[in-house]
Amino acid sequence: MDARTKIIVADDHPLFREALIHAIKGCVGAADVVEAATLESLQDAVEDHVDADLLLLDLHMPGVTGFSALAYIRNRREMLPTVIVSANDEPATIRRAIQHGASGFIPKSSGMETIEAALGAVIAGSVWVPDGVALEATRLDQKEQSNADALADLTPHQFRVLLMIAEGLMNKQIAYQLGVSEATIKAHVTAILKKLGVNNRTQAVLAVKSLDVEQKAFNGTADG
Amino acid sequence: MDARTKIIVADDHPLFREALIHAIKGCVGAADVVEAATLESLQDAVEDHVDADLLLLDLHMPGVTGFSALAYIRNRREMLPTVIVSANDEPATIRRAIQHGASGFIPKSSGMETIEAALGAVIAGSVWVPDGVALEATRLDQKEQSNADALADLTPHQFRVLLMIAEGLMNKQIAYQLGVSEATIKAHVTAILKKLGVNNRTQAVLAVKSLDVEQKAFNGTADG
DNA sequence: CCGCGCACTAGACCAATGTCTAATGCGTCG
DNA sequence: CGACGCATTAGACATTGGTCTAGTGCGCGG
Repeated sequence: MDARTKIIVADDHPLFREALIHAIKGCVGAADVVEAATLESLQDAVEDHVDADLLLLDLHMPGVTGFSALAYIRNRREMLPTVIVSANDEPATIRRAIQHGASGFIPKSSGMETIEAALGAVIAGSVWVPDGVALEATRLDQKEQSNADALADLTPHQFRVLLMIAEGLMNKQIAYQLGVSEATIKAHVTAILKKLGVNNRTQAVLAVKSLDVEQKAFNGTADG
Repeated sequence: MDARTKIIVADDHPLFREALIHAIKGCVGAADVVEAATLESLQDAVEDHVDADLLLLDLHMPGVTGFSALAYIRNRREMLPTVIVSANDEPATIRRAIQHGASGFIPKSSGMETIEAALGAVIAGSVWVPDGVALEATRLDQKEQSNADALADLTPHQFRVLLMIAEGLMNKQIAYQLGVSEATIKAHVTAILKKLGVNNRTQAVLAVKSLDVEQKAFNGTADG
């Protein structure tokens, strides 16, 4: 039974996915790797591979930013250890990730040995954060916490619809992209609003955004 | 003509306003101080006191979060030096503030001498940031920049309406709070959407949020 | 095997949102 | 002063959003 370690790698950047996979091999040897570059494929991967041992999750994928995906997946696979991978390396962000249930946090600036050490530690069952980050006994903001709980309770379709709403799409566009009727989307929207405890889509967007992380605007000096 | 230094202090926390005013006195001696605790009073203060020499602006006031207020005011009073005051003290946030045209940045954790030094430097015409923060030649994210430009172009009423939209209020509620008819709000909304280059209120909210700053969720250890 | 709950689908209907047209008032420039 | 631009106001109308009701398919416990 005891198959090889199975790891899901969710990151929209192919090169970085490859680097992560390389680190995985260096850490656990042979491993089953499932790659996901979009929210949809991530959802599929999580549903299809219930036996996965680890999830590496980028904080910034197209259509999913911040901790919403983490909250959602944590609720469906409580036992799936998840490591957040992000260009953002602020202690506050790292702490929030752990408080949202992540088992580890790897800044994208990390070297290969660091990444391997982190993966090893998390697979072994412990929580890993970069050196020098203290996991003080802070609590999440109350609204952020309750919004995370509510988001986690959404069904897969509802979650996708909500994220599309949070991109500013109209119901009609969402319906077209998902290949269903607009009436269906409206029904989903109503269910989402009820679960989030809000009255309209704007407030739903605010709930999603409360889980967002300030993105590193990182383009450095204006060319050479 | 040369009246006393006139300073506008915008912060919703009375105690902190008082501390800031104290620092002002210690720095420039007697000064005309105009206090603002809400967005509306801030707008009024800026319009009524065209001769103000300095604006101290909290990053987190009820109804206005992040750099939207800074962008808006910078566009109306290009020559009014503005110092951002915030609990957030991350270098990235400080850099963003300066790139949005702030003349200084004072973390709320600063000591009194630091605050006085900062105010003195800015009044003297230079830019002040906390020790150890390098103002590298970074550029703002393109969308953040263009959204800031668009926000700055709104009229006072339009700006207030937009921020109320960004709180999730319905047109009807906004109309009631501002004491005008709902039709008026709708007209404002249309003008806002046009200026922001978007199609609906949800996208307008996203534009505002692109100027937001991650708020420090700072409640520390769960009581003693 | 059957019934039950739930996710998903959808149409009809009502409420909120957004557009178009237009009137008023105010400051500026000629 | 008078013409013009612009912010503000508002009503009529079109579009989008959200609720209600209801049918279908699927998994789970009796």
